[in-house]
Amino acid sequence: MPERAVAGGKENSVETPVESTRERLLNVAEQRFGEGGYEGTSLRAITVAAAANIAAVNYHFGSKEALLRAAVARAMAPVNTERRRRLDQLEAKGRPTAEQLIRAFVEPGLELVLRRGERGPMVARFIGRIAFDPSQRIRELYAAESDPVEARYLAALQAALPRAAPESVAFGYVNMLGLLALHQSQALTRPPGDPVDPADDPGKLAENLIAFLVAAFDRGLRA
Amino acid sequence: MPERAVAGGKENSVETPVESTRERLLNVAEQRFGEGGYEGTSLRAITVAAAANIAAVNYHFGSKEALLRAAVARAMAPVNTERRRRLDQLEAKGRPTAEQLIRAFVEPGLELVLRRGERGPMVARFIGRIAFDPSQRIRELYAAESDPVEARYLAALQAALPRAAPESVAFGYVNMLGLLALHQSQALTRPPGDPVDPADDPGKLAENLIAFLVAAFDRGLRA
DNA sequence: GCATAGTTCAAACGGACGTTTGAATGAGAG
DNA sequence: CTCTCATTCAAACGTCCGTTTGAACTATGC
Repeated sequence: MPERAVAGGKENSVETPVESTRERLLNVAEQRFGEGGYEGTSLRAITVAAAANIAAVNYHFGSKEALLRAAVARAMAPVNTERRRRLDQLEAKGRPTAEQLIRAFVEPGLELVLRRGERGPMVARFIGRIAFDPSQRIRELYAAESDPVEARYLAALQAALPRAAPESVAFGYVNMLGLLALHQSQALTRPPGDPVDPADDPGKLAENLIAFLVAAFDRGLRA
Repeated sequence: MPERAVAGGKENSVETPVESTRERLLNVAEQRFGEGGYEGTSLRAITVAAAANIAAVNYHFGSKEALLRAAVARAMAPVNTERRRRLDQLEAKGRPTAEQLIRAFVEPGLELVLRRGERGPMVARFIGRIAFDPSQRIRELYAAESDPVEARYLAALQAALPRAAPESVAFGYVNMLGLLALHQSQALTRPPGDPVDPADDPGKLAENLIAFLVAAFDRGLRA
């Protein structure tokens, strides 16, 4: 066995933290699915990059789709946790404003995932890509991971915007979801150098997107 | 040969207007690529549905990707034409407002394509899907079809919003592009019955989206 | 009539796909 | 040491993929 974490040992090697085959598969799946989509990425490409045997996928997860499901769940967990935490905090202090809610929803998706470490952008692109995969089957797989907390935000937004019709708030909400996913997937950043790159700085991107959405929610929804 | 238009004849059969193999392939490709994406749709599925031989694709187009390219060009042509026409008309009467520009850009994408006949929604979904395909190669294929007229709109928008920084206008512009594509692809309409369906009526959808975007452009862009 | 060019056809090409198998390998428990 | 069980491995499974081939068919011009 080439590289394997010691089960009982209290230390990992200092230089390269040893990852299990399962973890390596999830990491590479995150990257490759984010780059090429689900259909466009083969298990062989994943297992080669992860230095794992093809059969390891079916041993650890059961199938290609189950691998994707596990990767989505792992990637979404911290985002959902942070969104829940922020919403709890806001609601503990009374009825939140639309801007507070938008910020609490968008920032965990962009910041918490665009910032930290090397893998951040990969995770963001992965989530954004899966959320709007061509296959409805895959999209539902993502929706199942994020629906509960999303429902809470939708209800809070409707309470924060009593002058707008509920359908209008829902319309704004799916627009927020979609724009966030598109920026996460980096599909909006035009291929070459190009005239302008709106997302050169993740922090700026978050502020620009929030300002854009706040204006649209506050004044762009029908009664 | 089962069904084939008579070349010299002056009339087609009254009941079923006969389509050429080439046209049938383009029609079915539009539908299937729009449903399953490029990678998720096989040439065999297309040729079976089009009642054509597999080799017909390579005879008429050369390859799967060339078939997609031809379908994109055909689908985008009327949209681009209409956008150009509207922009010419607006600019002939002086400097257009942001709302006029947004309307002239969004409506041809939604209305002209969502309304007419049975095939409208299929074409819309096809365009929306290809515009944000997981593969950058496919996305560039779409961009090549719509870039020229898009560049004119971007310039006009920047002139209409002198208080906003050019990068901010470009940011709003890609957001408009992305939201339009997402609504066209119907990826934002949640799968089942669901709490609310924001896009029940195409006409309403256009007005809602335009109002949303106008508010965001007018008040949501940084200086 | 015949020749010609444009299309369609069944069949096969090599390769890549997701999945499965059964043996080999490893560490920990008795 | 021996047994056990989790994990890894090379190899093969059958299926589907995009593409190519070469013959058959069709309409038109001579």
